[in-house]
Amino acid sequence: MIALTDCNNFYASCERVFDPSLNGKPVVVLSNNDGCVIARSNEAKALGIPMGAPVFKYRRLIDAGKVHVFSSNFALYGDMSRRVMNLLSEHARNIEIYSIDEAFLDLGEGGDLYEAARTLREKVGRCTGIPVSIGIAPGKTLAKVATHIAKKRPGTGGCFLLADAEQIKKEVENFPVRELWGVGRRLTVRLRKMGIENAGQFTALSDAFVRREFTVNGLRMKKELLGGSVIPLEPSDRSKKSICTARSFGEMVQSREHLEQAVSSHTVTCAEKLRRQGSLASSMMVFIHTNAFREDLPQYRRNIVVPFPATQNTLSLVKTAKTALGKIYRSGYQYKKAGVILLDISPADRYQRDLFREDPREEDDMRLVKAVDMLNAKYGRGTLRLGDQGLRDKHALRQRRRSRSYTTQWEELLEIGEEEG
DNA sequence: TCTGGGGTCCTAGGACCC
DNA sequence: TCTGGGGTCCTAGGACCC
Repeated sequence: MIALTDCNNFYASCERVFDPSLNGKPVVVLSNNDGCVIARSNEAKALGIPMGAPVFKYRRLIDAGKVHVFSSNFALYGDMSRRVMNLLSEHARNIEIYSIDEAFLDLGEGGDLYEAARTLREKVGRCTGIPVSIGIAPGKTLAKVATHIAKKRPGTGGCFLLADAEQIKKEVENFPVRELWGVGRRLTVRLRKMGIENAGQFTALSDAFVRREFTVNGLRMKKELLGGSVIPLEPSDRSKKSICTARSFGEMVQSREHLEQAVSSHTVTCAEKLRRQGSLASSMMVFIHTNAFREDLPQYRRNIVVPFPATQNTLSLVKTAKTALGKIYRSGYQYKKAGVILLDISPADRYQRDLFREDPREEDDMRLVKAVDMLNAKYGRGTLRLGDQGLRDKHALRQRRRSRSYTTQWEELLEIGEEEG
């Protein structure tokens, strides 16, 4: 049996852990640059603030509803996630960390699984302050369904066991197809045109039809909805096949120099991630674009992919990225976003060297890069930076309402005054 | 005025191999 | 008029996830 553990309103819940006066009040967390709403407490959802809503469009509602607003604080959320995942791993035979706030657990067969889930939920709540919902079922797709029920249906106590055949059939029949794991906007529309609104109707379609219309993914989904388990648990430590760093600018950017600094910084970040997972990349994509929402302004968007001998060397990667940017940059536009994606990633320990094209500087470069990594690890990210990145972060994010990094910075620890006990 | 960031997988079609 | 069979690799585009 597989359990899916999902943290409730995760980012909003993280903020509440360190300010319990927010309990019972509407809380939202914003995306980078304080642009969109990316997490909402139940109270904020009840006010009618949608997921992904641009803040300025809901300004009135937010002000009127006395909503507590936070800029995103990923240092905090990442660390809280790590704590939750550590606890979960202690109570499962195997765990797949599926996202920052979700994990699939292999619970094995025996015992009272519902009770086990209740105990685990209570423990995570007590040790981390994060409320979670747990759904248990024979496969991942039904575990997702079970978690959905655990979260929405009153009286479940935050846990739901979907095990016997009759019960599975009944729940699947009533489950809206658009809420299924693997069904997005497009599929919802296509299914509706076929008259399919709930998961039961979907499972009634023939295998051949499902395969033809919805590919192997659709077929896997059907089998899992019927109680099978065909989507295996993946190891959580799989290395990434692509590594991306991209940001919107707080204010639009025109100059090539400024874009170069942003692209250089993103490349440095990508290269750090690349080395951390012990990989090499042998191509990269650099992309820039203007603000598509500003229909009154001239639009430009372009990307370029460049191949190169496999490396994890920041210096050569930045050089490549700057050359690539030069090929796609056009003056006269107001740019909103720039990004870098490392591609064709392979393990560093299986690197096949090129007999005829060895870069003599590579070895020296790597010694330097590793020394920089060490110093940045010891004294904090960005302590040592490349000149290419610019002296100051001119493209700094807008983050007006960020909470403190309570768990990852000594200077930002939570202080508890005497009057509060 | 103001609209996020980071990923994975599948398919179709073209180029190429013998 | 009529032109084989079997395969791999790559890419772009589309769809999905959180």
